[in-house]
Amino acid sequence: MTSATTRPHYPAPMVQLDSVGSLLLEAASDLLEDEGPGALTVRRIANAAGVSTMNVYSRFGGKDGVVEHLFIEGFQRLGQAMSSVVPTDDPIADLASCGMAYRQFAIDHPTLYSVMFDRVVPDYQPTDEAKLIAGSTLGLLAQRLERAMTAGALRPGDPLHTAALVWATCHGVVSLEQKAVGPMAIDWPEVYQQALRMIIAGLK
Amino acid sequence: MTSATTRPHYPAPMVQLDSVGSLLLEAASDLLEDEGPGALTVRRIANAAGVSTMNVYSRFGGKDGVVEHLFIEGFQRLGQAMSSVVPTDDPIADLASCGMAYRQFAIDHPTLYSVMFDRVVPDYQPTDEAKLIAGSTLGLLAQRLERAMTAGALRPGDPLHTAALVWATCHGVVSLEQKAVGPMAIDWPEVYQQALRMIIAGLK
DNA sequence: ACAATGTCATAACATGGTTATCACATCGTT
DNA sequence: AACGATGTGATAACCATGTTATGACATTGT
Repeated sequence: MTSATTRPHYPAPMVQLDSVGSLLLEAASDLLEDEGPGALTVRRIANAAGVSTMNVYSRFGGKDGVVEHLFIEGFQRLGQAMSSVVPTDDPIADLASCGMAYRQFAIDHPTLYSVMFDRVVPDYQPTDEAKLIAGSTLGLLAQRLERAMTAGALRPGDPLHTAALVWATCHGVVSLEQKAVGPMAIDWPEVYQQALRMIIAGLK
Repeated sequence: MTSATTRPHYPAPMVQLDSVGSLLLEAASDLLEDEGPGALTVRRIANAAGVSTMNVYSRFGGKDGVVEHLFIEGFQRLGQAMSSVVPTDDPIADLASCGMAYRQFAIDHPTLYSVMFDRVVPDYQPTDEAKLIAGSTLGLLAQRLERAMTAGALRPGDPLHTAALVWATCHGVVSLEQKAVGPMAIDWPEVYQQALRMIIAGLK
């Protein structure tokens, strides 16, 4: 700490990640996936990584730094999942596939999704930079929509605005499904597909 | 504790609520609204109510009992907000008004909405009964939709299924708006109205 | 080779949920 | 009326967790 007069917060972009840092993140990710957000304690993360507690602070500035990494990583993985849908000659079908990939991600990684979209870690608030990265995922969707618009498959409009609309629809169904409000037997997969169909139809 | 061999959990329906209980709930509600979920600590709630900490345990079985009350109360108030939309001769317009009431509730009570739909209190999981009450709110919406269907304003279909669709759409936009992912200027009110329009159009 | 510096593990500290202890009031019984 | 049982509730202790301080150790530059 030679030049820092102000307290050094956790490095949001994390320029480099040494082996201990990777171990910690992996341990945190495993804990989150296996036992839920409640298991995300500094001591357990450090123990699982086989290092001392202090490493969490020296490398990530505290628990929130680790959570922020998981948050960002989650959005990056979500973006990859949606990007992995290869474009065909049918932009509408591509959009639907994208929506299905979104849902699949949420189902495959429910606790990670919870970190991303629920405020499941107390007092953690994503940094502006983290929000920016999260927003870039929306940008990916917007690009896809813009292509569909220029191709004439969708009615022209603001791509970002439209992307927000599609995203919100997908998130809404997935979120309610995960919360499982009410013991009623609702066929959420069917609701999801129907919502997706309606939104896409409305955008044509 | 004369007849209870098992540990008495917090009484989920809370048959009667004495003055101390009301004071605690009101204090908790105020704390939640004023300072967010992080301020919801047993000591602070008790202090704000002017009673000792133990009252939280004797009356609600612990912090989760208080949270559960807020959770249930939130859904009841949400149900009231949507029920307060008086039916006109235009079921479609009524449905839209209902949707606007939903959003207004989320905007007016963001932290309460967060307790209801985000997992903002660690380790709190709504009881089955609480989920049932939450689900009954969905039932209210379903009734309204059923009326619109029988009136011929909407295409016939399973009301509950349709209600889930509408609810998910509204929740999705509101949720993303509250999370404020990305610093981009998205006109969320416009997104909300558009989503509502599309869903309703798709149900006609 | 030695001192300065940085790193890291241990331990202390603060706060929060929860439980135990104990004083007091209340009520039934004699 | 007096006494004991019961139950209520406030204080304090307990455990876990995030965070910070302390001190030992390794590393590095001279």
